[in-house]
Amino acid sequence: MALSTAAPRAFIQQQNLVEQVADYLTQAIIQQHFLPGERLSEVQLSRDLGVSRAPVREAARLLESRGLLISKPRRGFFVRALNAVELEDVFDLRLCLERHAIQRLAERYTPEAQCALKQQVEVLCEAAEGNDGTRRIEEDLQFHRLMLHYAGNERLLRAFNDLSHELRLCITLITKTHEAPETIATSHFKLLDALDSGRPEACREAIDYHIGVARDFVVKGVGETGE
Amino acid sequence: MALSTAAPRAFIQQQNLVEQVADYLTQAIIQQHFLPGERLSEVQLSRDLGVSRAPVREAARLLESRGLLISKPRRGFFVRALNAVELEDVFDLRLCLERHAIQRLAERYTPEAQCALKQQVEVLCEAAEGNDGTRRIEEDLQFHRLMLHYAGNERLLRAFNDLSHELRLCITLITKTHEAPETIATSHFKLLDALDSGRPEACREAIDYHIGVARDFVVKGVGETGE
DNA sequence: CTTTAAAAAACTGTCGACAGTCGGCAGTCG
DNA sequence: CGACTGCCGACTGTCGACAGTTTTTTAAAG
Repeated sequence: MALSTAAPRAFIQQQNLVEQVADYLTQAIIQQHFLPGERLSEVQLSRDLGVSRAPVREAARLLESRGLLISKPRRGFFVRALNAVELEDVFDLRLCLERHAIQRLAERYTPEAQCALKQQVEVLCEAAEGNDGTRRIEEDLQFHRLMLHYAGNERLLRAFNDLSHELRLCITLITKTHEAPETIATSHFKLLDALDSGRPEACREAIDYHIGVARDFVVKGVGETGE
Repeated sequence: MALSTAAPRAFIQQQNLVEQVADYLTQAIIQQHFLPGERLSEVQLSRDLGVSRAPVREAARLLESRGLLISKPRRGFFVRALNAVELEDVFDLRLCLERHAIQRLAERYTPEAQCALKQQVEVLCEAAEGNDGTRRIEEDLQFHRLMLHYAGNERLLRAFNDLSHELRLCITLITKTHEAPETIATSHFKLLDALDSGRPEACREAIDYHIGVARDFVVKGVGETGE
């Protein structure tokens, strides 16, 4: 239920303007149409999107709460620019959440969860072969959302979803480089193996390794492309 | 830095209406002036507060992102009502965050942090003697915020702050009962002792115990007062 | 007296407009 | 030639209003 962040609309174009604007802004930001630190003009956005400023303002507040924008009073909204230490903090929090989640999941690992996760890794691997970087990221995030979901704490999942917007922000910094498909595959299969083993230490090791790899990848990428 | 919620303005009473309304709503909710599940009318609120609906709407979106309100499209905003499992989830996430934080803190436990925490426990104990329930809660939260702060991950602190609004919501459910001052004192001193010992396992045990007590207290309180 | 349906009231979503404020630019003074 | 001051444009914060929808009230039928 709470899993479908990638909304199943498309058909019914009857969604709040606020959410539509929020989606547009989110996409525009993670696709670098707006650069980090750039200022967003309310009037120009409302002109471009053909809506009034009220929905734009409310959407901006939404993105602010998600950490994609920051507001300076009387100045407007700016695209969030993550520095090195904030980036470390994001991955440290991710580690915190996922360590907890995988422990909880190990305690209640059902065949259903096992099946769903395995299936999602397949999907992810398939996506990793392709060229669509956005889809690869989304399928990756979806795997982790599934993990959090089956851990049985919806609030934990929400915390991860909040964080995931910032994770996307991190990843946009390094769109140039590509993680090798086999790296992604093995990294996720290790998680499944650890869960299958049923040993909490193994799960912890696997998730530590997994997130460590992702963090190093981003940190390295940022170092190369130069902030 | 991120600790000073009470910003250095004070002179110029120039604060966004949005924030003023948000503060008002927050207070009104945790003081049970609006009951859980109750619907908030935008027009009535704007009438009562003497402002237009725009700031009210933006403030409501803010509180929604903090988990104090939920919005139903075309229906409006409702005060969040936590059920038993959501309540469990909140405390489980709190455990997740604080376990991680106290580990990080143990790795970098400076005399400055030690001093600040000790001082805050003193303040908390003093507050626990008094009758002001709200202040006791705020001083308690402030202690934990300090812990998270000195853990050195501002993003982790933000996650806790997000959660803290829901914690207040939990606690409002049980305003009737009071935790004994000595219980609060010993519970926090155990945390300090564990940190002083420098042993990670001791820290983990202490935080598990601490949050377990708080959770049981709330769960028990909710069970008694019904809902 | 209960149930259904239609009309009215109230409310949300959205819009355009006005006022106060901020940043930049030109003109002026030292 | 450089620093200060006042003006100008652009923008944010806030407001009142309109349209469509939901809820409530009212009325009629069974």
